[in-house]
Amino acid sequence: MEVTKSLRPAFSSDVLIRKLRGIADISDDDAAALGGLTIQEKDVPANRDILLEGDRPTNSFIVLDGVVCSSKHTGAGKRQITSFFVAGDLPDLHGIHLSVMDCNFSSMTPGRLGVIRHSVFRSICEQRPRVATAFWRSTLIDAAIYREWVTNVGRRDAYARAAHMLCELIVRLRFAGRIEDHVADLPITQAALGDAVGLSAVHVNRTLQALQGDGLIATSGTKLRALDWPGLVQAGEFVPTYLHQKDPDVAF
Amino acid sequence: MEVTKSLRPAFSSDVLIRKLRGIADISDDDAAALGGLTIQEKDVPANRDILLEGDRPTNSFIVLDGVVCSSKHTGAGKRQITSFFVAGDLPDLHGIHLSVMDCNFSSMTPGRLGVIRHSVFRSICEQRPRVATAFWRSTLIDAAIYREWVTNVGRRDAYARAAHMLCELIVRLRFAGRIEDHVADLPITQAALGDAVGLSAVHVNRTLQALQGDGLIATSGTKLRALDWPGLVQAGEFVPTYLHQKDPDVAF
DNA sequence: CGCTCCCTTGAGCACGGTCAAGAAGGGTGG
DNA sequence: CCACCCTTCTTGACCGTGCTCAAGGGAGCG
Repeated sequence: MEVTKSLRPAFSSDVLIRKLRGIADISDDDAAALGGLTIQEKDVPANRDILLEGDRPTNSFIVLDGVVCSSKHTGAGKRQITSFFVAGDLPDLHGIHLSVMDCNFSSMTPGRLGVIRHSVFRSICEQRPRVATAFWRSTLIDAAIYREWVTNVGRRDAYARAAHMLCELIVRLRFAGRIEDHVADLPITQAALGDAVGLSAVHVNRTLQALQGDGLIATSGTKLRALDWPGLVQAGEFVPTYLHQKDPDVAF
Repeated sequence: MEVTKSLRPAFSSDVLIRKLRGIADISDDDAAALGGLTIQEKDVPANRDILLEGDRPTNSFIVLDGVVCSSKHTGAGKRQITSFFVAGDLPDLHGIHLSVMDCNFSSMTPGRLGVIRHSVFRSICEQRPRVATAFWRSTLIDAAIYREWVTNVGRRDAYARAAHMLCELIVRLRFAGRIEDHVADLPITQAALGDAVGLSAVHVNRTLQALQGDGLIATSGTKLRALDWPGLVQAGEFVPTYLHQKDPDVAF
């Protein structure tokens, strides 16, 4: 069953255009210009560092396939994942205007990236204000997601926290057109999930079992299925407004 | 001793210009244009809602005085503060491109706001690309702060978490030119501080006492003094890179 | 076949939450 | 000016969520 293959666009610029059309009004003219961008494709294995704190990159990248995360490390050697990025997302778009990276980017799963030079971004932003706005908006949505994560980590217990995270991942993968229904192929370790929700790997394991025990999710290998989507949404208090998608109904 | 008074700029546009000059290159010409903006001043008492989740504002505001926060509420009725904003900050600048508010804004202390219409922002952004970039950069810095907060709340213990938060507040107030040395006048309740760092009010109290006991801070009334700034920075693992100020030395 | 990484489970513990009650401060009205 | 009230701070006691440490099992890979 090569379902995912048929879902994948032929050109990397299509991934970008789909993303922007999900969050802003992009004319066919603008889309054509985006289609002409130079995007250098690059495969990455899982768990590979892409960019490190302190770097001063001259490129940004778009996720074409797989899952990428941004993370920070504390003095005690602990890791906090601050966001996930799926197909279409531009994890370090902020690098255009923030010269020094304040976090790390790494691949969580095997994936494909599209590398775009900052200068390319800057010139299309100058020429096409609508596109510039869409990019700005994209970074604002990232910020909205960070806000939600602060709330998730700060004020929800393990059960709700994990449920919320799964909801977000599933919905974002749906927006990206990478999954049908509520079944996601997420080859992410429980330790990584713990680093994202601020829990230990052991407790993530127990929490996922609790979610399974309540019939909300089912896992088999790396596949995650939301058996009871409304139940999962409720458990995680998940309200997708913060994702600011133009057509939020896609999420359900 | 009216120290704070003499630190305060005469015009609200000066607060904006100072802010932007702290994070971007703003020519005198651009500054002059910013000085001509229509900013309607508005006093707010402490603990007043400014904007609520779901609102669709047509204005943004700049903090001229006092401290403002953004917050979210969970289903369990708990509050998480997702960021603080001090003089010069533009808390809901994202409202320009994100029509629906995904969080609340409220004043933490008595303060003064400057209201600016979205249309005014949009037109200055069109006419002055440098200014547009500075505004974009401002929202990117907000996002960087959110990332740091996720890390703070997710992976640091109460002691380090509180220390980090105090460091950030002090440094940002210094950048804003609102305090000298490391003494801040912060009429913020311990409950509010707890909502920001994801702790209960009781535990914030005990943690602050621990910080005092270790000689890192001293409090008298609403005044907070960092007795041992290097010690506080170390306790909070505070690295101000994520604030992306042009002249980070001001922080020390 | 053996190594490594990840998942799983158990046991004990500690950090921080909750509940409750008293003290202190600040504002308001008589 | 004082009395009162309300909010905030403070402290104690208990408890529970989630962490740590440790060990075994399973799956993938060289």
